[in-house]
Amino acid sequence: MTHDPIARLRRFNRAVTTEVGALDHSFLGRGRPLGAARVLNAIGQGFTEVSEIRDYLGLDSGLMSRLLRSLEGEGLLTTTPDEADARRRIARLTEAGQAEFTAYESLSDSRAEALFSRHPKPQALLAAMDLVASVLGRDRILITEQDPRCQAAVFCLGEYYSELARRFERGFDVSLSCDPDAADMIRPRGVFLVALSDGLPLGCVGLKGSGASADPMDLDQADSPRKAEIKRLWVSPAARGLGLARDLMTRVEEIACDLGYTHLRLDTNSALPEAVNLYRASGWVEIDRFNDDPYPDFFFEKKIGRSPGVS
Amino acid sequence: MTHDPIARLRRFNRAVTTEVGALDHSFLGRGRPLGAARVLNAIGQGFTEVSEIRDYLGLDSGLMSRLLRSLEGEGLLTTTPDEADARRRIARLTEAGQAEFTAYESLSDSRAEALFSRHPKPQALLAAMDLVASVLGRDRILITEQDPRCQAAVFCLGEYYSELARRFERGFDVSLSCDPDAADMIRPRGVFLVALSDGLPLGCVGLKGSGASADPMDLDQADSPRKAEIKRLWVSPAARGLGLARDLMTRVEEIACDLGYTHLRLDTNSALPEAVNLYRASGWVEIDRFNDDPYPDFFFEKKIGRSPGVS
DNA sequence: ATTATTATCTGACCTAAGTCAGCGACATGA
DNA sequence: TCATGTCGCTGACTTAGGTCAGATAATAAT
Repeated sequence: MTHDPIARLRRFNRAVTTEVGALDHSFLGRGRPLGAARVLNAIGQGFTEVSEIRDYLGLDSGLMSRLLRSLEGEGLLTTTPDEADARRRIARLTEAGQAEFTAYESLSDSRAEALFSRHPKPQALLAAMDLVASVLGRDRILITEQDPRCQAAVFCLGEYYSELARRFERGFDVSLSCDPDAADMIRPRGVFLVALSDGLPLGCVGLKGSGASADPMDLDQADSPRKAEIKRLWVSPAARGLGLARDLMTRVEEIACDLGYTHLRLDTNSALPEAVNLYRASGWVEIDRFNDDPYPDFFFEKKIGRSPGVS
Repeated sequence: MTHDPIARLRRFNRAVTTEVGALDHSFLGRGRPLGAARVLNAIGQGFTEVSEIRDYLGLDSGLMSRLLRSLEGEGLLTTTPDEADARRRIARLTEAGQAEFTAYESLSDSRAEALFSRHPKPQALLAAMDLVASVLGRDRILITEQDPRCQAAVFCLGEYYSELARRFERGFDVSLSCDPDAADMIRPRGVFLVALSDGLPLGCVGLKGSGASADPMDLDQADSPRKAEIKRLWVSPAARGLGLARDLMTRVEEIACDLGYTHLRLDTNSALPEAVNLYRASGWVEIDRFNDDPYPDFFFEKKIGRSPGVS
């Protein structure tokens, strides 16, 4: 059934190296060395401080200085001292520079279109690329705090709901479920985490504060356990098996602890066995039903914080 | 359902560029510039003629010469004039060179293992990589003539049979079907084509000569139509939709023509609609059953050659 | 046999990329 | 205010990679 995996990986590397080489060459297509094109691109993306760009591209300060000078000589950008700290310099694209940047962008867009147009199932190709990119880029996945109403969060939640609709025999309708209020998943009451891989959302999890305020100021006077709920744990199919769900849970539990919560609860469904196994494996204990949401059939709790012995 | 495809492609490019960069760096890890390492690698892979290597790596003749000299200076290879054509030079690894080559290989193998080990479904990852590599490497797919008993051919046929077993309701058992004799698919009676992408077999097709000899010498005295059969057209799932089947058919028909055949026939099955559509779209005409093989239920013929009007 | 072609080699040259030490302007904490 | 550190700039240098015009020798074509 299988051919040698190593040979297949080599073939992949070769195909991709050639493509990347062609990509580099297309950068050169506008008569500018790669380094200068990369700097132009970074500034076009929104980087402004010289030291940030240097960091992002991994360039030596001397080299960076020369590249900036050459672009400045072409009239593509201007540099001005930072107002707050006159040692730092701010680089901004001129109109010509902006035009040049968009020229590069449209060049790369048309490459992308050409690639997709030569395949009968662009969706399948994209899914395969997502999978590969997730594995290769595992170490560069960032877990960020986001407003649950922002674009990335809404994207994740949409994917989450449509996955539930596929998995549950009876389907899934958000309006029938307890949809947490966005304000409950924003500090200081809660938090909403999104895992980003080079800007693409790959997973999320929410911490929903209970009705009562969870202001950290209350920490000292806390006699009764402070309760919060974990909601909306989702990982993109492309990124499954990389331990991302565990990372999300670890982070959200840490934040819950910082926010002063001691008791966490969550509801889930036996149609999501990966999630159930993860909860079981990471210290969650099954408890009785604690709400009347029609969808969940599994309920868990976990006590967190520095003194987990207190019941 | 979808996020911006361009953003996803960018993410893929970024992930892959980083990986390729790391790969380049791992090449550099043995204190040798990338160019020299690539030459060493090419020779280790089996390339011997200098001009072939230059072609394969896309190097200038002057640069190539210098790289060879530097590797020779390190004692990693020797060059000798080609016996048949003393202008050409043959490069061969010394023992030290062979050792160095295997060191690079095991370095890249361990990278591969690390990559696969961090994913729970290496098969799915490999399939995704195959798909991406096939699309990116479409232009580098070579259609080669092979002995139908060679490793690549046997691999293709195995995949072909197991695909038939999946597709046919009653399954598929080669021993019940007319399995063509290998000798019938070798020149001058026939041919067997394998499509290779950087060494990985992605598709095949056979031309099976009829019982009577099809020696080109008979061309002039040919009164009766010379018949041959197309067999075993298969394309890897990773490479479907790229027009590879059409390329294979075009090539095999050309070769059939060169071998002096004027009438081609084939049998197929309605469970393989892509194939049936391809035949219909490229000039094949449905005919009556011409054998008693239990599996096919569709039969086609096509007249080829410079004078297709003769019936 | 003469001519054209091909494969490789050599020397001269170029660019991109990167490293390093030191300089000047500025910022900051004691 | 003064020592110390930071940021960006400059000049000098190195390496890798690549181009180009012959030179040389062998081969193929006429």
